[in-house]
Amino acid sequence: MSTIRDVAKESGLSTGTISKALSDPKSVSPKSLSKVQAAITKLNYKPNMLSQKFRNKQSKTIVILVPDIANLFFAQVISGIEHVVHKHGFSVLLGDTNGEKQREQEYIKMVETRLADGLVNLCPHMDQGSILPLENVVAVSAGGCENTPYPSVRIDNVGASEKVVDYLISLGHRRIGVISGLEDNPHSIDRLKGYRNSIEKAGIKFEPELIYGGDFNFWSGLSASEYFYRLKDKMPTALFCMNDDMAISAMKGMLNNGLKIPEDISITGFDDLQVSRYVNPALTTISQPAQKIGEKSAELLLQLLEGKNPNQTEYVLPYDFIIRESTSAIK
Amino acid sequence: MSTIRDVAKESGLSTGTISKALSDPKSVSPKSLSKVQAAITKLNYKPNMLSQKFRNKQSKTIVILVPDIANLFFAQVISGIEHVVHKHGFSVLLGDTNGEKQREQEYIKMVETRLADGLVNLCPHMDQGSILPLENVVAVSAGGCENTPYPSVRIDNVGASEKVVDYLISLGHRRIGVISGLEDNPHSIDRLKGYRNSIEKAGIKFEPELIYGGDFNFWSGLSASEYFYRLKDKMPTALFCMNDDMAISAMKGMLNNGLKIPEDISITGFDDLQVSRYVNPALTTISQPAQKIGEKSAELLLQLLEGKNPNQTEYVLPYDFIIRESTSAIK
DNA sequence: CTGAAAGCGCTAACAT
DNA sequence: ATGTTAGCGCTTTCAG
Repeated sequence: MSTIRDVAKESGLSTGTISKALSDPKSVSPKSLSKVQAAITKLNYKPNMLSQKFRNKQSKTIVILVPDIANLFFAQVISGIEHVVHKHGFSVLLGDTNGEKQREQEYIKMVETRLADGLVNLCPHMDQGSILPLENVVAVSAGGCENTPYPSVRIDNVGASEKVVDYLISLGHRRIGVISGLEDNPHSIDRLKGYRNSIEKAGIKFEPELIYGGDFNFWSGLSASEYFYRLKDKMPTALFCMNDDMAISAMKGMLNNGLKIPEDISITGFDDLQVSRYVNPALTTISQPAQKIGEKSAELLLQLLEGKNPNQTEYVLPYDFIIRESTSAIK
Repeated sequence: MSTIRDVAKESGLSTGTISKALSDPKSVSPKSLSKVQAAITKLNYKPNMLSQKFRNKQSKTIVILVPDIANLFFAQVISGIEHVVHKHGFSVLLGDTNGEKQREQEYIKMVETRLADGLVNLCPHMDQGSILPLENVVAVSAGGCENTPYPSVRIDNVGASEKVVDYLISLGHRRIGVISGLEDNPHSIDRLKGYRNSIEKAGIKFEPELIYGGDFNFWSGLSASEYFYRLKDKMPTALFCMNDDMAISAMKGMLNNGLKIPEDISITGFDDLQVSRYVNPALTTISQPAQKIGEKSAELLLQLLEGKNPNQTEYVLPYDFIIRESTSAIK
């Protein structure tokens, strides 16, 4: 492997000149420049970026902390982040935490140890047990929840949930079940808050038996639908699901039990996965601008990294409420 | 930011000892060790990994080249890779190529410039226009196609496709449409080969009008279904779709046109996304062991990186053919 | 415009 | 067991 010194020797110039030729070509005479070119091609020289980054004290890398990369919503956010940081010459290190606190630690350590300059966190902030914010690590939260104690970009989960339930109520539903995410997950908390706001406004009593504790994964939608189906005459006429995965599988569960959607039960989701408009019936849901959330959070992080003080540190992006075929007025 | 030298000074030891204490604690006396500990905590010392990697000439990082991270299949493969390399102390750099050759180049350059030690490529190998294999960059292909000219792990796309179409034929179908991926995509080519093998065996004539050129995305399933629907009495009785996304949206398209699945038309997919068992009707499809493909390819790469010669360089993993509700015998 | 030389933070001989 | 020192490949003053 040839180094800059080899190129210097080969071209009869000094390492300093080679370095300049590479970083600022017009500060070097054309004649030297072509010599450098020739030497580089001859030796097939590739700069050692590890050395460069070390020397420059900048890794030009960020890490993305993500609970589970094989979740479409997160994957879309990541895609958004990747695209903007890449334009700025940054790379992204993937930090799949698998929900484990320890792995989260390890990835955060990457920025403490200079392997990355900053971090965007897709895991929603937990009140207790959250490590961030941390001195010396610049971080932003993407797609998180209310009251995240460091810069964040997200949608208004409470408001969105409220809107969905309002709509269900406007359709005449009074008995509205919920398929929740994990109980202590901030998204679950925010979205449940929206649900409660809405039914309260309508004078509907909150009934714990209408809340099924899921975990945001497909299978829990299925078991939730079993649970609700067994409620028989006390079965809700509508189901507010805290994400599309659970909504889609809940539909399947109800269908398997011979119910019709939306005739027998209305179902709503949250996220608007690409697939949600193609399922049958197409899902009524909240569309989170996942890609946009990623892009905005990346821009924010980049600003922070440049030492600029962004005028805002909490971006609440607009969402869409998309009414499709899985909801209808009560019979 | 404190350096190893500060720790040395603070503890009254030398940098060499600190270094050893960190990398091989038992080669240092307990007394010194505790001094080192004390100094580290006092100064809140964090080693500069950039320096370490530079010095050690190893980045302990791999890059994953992926056409589109917001595609569930790829996301699952990535998840598999991440988990195994992480266990070995490696990090992963995400290389979302967005299908652009130039970006692919840039990411490959990362290993040439020492930013990464190796690479796993999720973009299937193209005969022409493929840059890999490259001298000096150790790479493995994951989830690719036949005849990839460097180590690879994948399933037998041709055989799997053949199996699906065989099944359709066994159900009495003779007019079997195809929703293909991009024409020059290796997966399209392999899977079409399987289709042709199968119908040929059955003595069915190949009819170009039964092949619709999609692009692996949802919307093309929809437009494909329009195309086939307009064939009227020449409409196929079954549709072999080259991935689940297109199959799911093709189902939606047919449903929208008032057809029943599988009664009026059978539909099959490829990939077995998590969602595919929850759509209605549940999709008959090929299950690629995405996570496993990721894991195996990571292990392979790690071996290569250690200079070991793996006894195999082409792993063809088993797939499952999963018969669900979207297919039935012809009326 | 170009060259010489110092030094980034760490590790690995080598010496003690 | 510990200290000393050279040097990884690059950039950046500072002189010329």
